[in-house]
Amino acid sequence: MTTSTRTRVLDRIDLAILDVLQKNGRISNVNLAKEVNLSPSPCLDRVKKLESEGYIEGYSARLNSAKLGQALVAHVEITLKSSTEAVFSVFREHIVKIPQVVSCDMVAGGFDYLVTIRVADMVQYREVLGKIVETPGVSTNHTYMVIEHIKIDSGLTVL
Amino acid sequence: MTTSTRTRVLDRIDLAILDVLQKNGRISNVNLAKEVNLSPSPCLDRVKKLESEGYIEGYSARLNSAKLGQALVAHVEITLKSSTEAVFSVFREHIVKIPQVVSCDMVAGGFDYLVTIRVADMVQYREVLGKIVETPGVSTNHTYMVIEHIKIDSGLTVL
DNA sequence: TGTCATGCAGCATTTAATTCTGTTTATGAG
DNA sequence: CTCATAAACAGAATTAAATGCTGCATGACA
Repeated sequence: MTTSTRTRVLDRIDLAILDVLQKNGRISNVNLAKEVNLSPSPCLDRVKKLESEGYIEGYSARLNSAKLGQALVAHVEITLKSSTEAVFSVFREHIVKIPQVVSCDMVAGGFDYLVTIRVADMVQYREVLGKIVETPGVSTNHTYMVIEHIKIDSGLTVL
Repeated sequence: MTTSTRTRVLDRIDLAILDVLQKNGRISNVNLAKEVNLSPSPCLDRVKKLESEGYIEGYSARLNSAKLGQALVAHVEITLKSSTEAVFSVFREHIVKIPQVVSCDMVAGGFDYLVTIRVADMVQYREVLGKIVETPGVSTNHTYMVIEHIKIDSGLTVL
């Protein structure tokens, strides 16, 4: 059993807590308690439990990437030279060390990995792409530059 | 000038605050102040300012999607029947209403949109894909199922 | 029906957030 | 070079929240 296994049934109040905290991670416990119709102490107990059980992995400030000079996003499809675990392993180790890599998924289909990167400009894009393609085992790559973000919503539909 | 325009130069302390809050969005102001070597009051002033100026867009709890029964992620490439603004507009309006759509980017290259969806299982995948391909103007689609998440890190490299 | 476990509210204590005041520091004008 | 001004800071005081504790209510189960 891994940590990702659902270990108990969350009730309506737990789900409401998750929903509120997902939308407003910095709400005070007093106000969170009001939102879910509970007094502060059992509310805090539940939050602590959801944290310790791994339903809540942490809290983050959402930063405005454009204002911070990281406006360029690109999706890069990567194909490796062979589909052996050794090659995958090397690729994984290299890719996670590149800070501009936002996400990297192994996929089933016409290529092996879909890598999303966020950079300041084309100069930096070239640098990062260079790092990626120089990774041992990489065969081919194809970039799709993002022209417009229609939706970014990492929130889960919890209710 | 849009809200995404950088309107002032952030100093080292501001960037440090953003970096800390991105990693730990629920840290107390007292501890945040210690992290960035400031006393609580000017630290709080800076955080409020970063929020009101839009550098910080909000705070979120990071939820464990697997434990919450949303373990299946797929990337779907969408091509529209024509590249007119009218068709794009209809597509955008439909896609943002589907809660399982995590992100949707218009891209430059071989197709028009890259849509990422998160669902509980294959049954739900079919439902969501159905909604997407029934959107007026959609011509072709191709799905890449995610086999393994190597990295998910929406964090910006701020320092 | 009695006992136990669970979850809750309310209160008390500790800790943090917030506001206010005075001081330092950087900046620019005379 | 000196004074005026504004910005940013530290520290104290006040307000609010987090946290821990106690007892009550509810439901499960023997």
